[in-house]
Parts: sequence; structure tokens; C-alpha cells
Amino acid sequence: MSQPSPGQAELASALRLALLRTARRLRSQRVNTAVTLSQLSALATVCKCGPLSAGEIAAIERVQPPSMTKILASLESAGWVQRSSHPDDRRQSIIEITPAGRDLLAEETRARDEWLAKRLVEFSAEDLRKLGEAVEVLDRLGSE
Amino acid sequence: MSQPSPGQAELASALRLALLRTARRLRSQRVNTAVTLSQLSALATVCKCGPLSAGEIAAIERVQPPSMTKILASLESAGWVQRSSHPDDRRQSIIEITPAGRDLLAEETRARDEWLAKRLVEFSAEDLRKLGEAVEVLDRLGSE
DNA sequence: TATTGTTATACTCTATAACTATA
DNA sequence: TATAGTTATAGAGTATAACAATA
Repeated sequence: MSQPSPGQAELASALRLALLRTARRLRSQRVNTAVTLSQLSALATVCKCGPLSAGEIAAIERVQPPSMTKILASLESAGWVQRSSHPDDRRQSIIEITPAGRDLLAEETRARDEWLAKRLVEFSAEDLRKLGEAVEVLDRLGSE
Repeated sequence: MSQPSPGQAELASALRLALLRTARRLRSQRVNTAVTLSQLSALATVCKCGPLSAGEIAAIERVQPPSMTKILASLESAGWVQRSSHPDDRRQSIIEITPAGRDLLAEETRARDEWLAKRLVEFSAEDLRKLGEAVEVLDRLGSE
């Protein structure tokens, strides 16, 4: 593995500041005050990746187990996920999304995306192409 | 102005999740426990945009004035910024970076970028091009 | 002993509401 | 009255350390 080049260090610096500010705006953009962005993200993972244990969700979301405990407690008390016992290991429980959770996820995703999409319509086709190409790279950067 | 197209809604959704996770990882990557990412971001703004009032920094950083009050208080008590009185308006003070602040900023930026740059070396030239092109678009998205 | 998850605790980050000082 | 900034307070988000239950 080579050392970071000067160009990479500059890119890293610019990317870090750009991501901080954009994420700050996305997080503050609360649509429904009943659910937060972190809860929504965990709910999206449970919906997409099927029934999972708490540890598995924490690993996918890249947070520590105690953080996920809190998120899951709030999702469960709101009725958006439900737990069942693991057949072989009584330490674990299996967490899955409920129909109400699916409804909430769909509605919130639509509302939050609308806020972002409204800003995106002001961007050129060229800008959108650049963002679209970067999403896949960012995904790898955020989950490695 | 047109309505968001289906393609824009999908891009918005994918971008939102990618940004959340990547930003989460960047924020948790603490190098020096003496300074936080938000403090560093404000310090970078004061360094780059010259002497500013508290309100101006808050506007550039896109946070509310009370949030900036806290950030500036910590930066000032650490000796990384200093205040002087505004010549015409005694409600305001003028905030500028100190030499110690400049040193801290250079050192911290280097250390934090190293973490990101180390990951970037594993990416292809094509990936880096995509990220580089997106940075400018993200900047506009985060500061509009 | 090792693993899974939770509880206890603390710190960062940010906001709104109420207030002070100045214009 | 209006504006710039601060103080008071609270909630979201996350972590580490210590613990309990189970494997």
C-alpha cells in the first residue's frame, strides 16, 4: 500500500468538510418529530436486510451495541419493530419490522427525500450525474 | 421549477443514507480528544474567511447563534481564537484565529485527513475522480 | 471463559425560549 | 422596537465501562 499523495490529502480535507455540513443539514431536516434520522436508518436496515439480531443491526449501522440498544428500544415501544426469541440462543432475540414500521418508513422516506429532491431539481444534469456516481463510492467509504 | 423525477427521488434516498453513514464514521474518528469536529469546522471557517462576528460564523456554518456561542467559548478558552471589540457596534465582537489556533488547525487537519486518505488509497483513480467531482456539488448542497 | 446484550453514565452537538445589552 | 449575542434548558446521538444472562 502506498502513502497518501498530496492530491489525496486535499481531497480528504475537502470531502470531510463537505460531508460534515451536508449531513448536518440532512439531520436537522426533521419532518415528523416522532422519529429521528438514526431511528429511521436502523429501521431501513431491518426492513431491507430482514429479521436480524441486535448485534447484526449494530454492525451494519456501524454503531456500538449500547447505541443500538437505545435505538431499538424506541423503535419497539413505538411499535415499528417487534422481537421474537431466537430458536437456539436465548441471549439473542430476532428483530423484524412491523406493518406499522413499513408504513412509517415509506412515509418518512418520501417526505425526507422530497426535501432533498427539491434541492436537487435546482442542480444541473451534470451535477446530478456527479452525485450519482459518487453515491456508490461513498457507500463503500462509509461501510468499510 | 419542475417536480422531482423518479430518478431524483431515488438519488436523494441513496445519497441521504450514504451521507449519514459516512459522516457518522468521520465524526467518530477522534484523533486529538482536545478538539471536536464542530470546533474544528468553525475554526477552519474563521481561518479561511478572516475576522468575523459570531453571527457571521454561525451563518456560514449553518448553525443557530446559541450553538456558535458554545463553540466559540470553547475555542476562546483554549486560546485558538481571540476577540476584539467592533469599532462601530458594541454588541458585536470581532473574532479571529490566533497563531496557536493556526497550528492546531494544521495539525488536526493533517491527522484527521490521514485517516480518510488512508482509506482513499484503496480506491481506484476512477473512484477518486468521482469523489472529487462530487465534493463541489456537495458543498453547494450543504451551504444553500 | 467467551459472547450477546443491557444498564449506567457522560460527553458532543444542536435546538428553542427567554433574556441582556446595544442600536 | 429591532438586532446581536448569551444563558438556560432539553433532546438526539453516541461512546466506554460495568454488568447479567447464556453459550
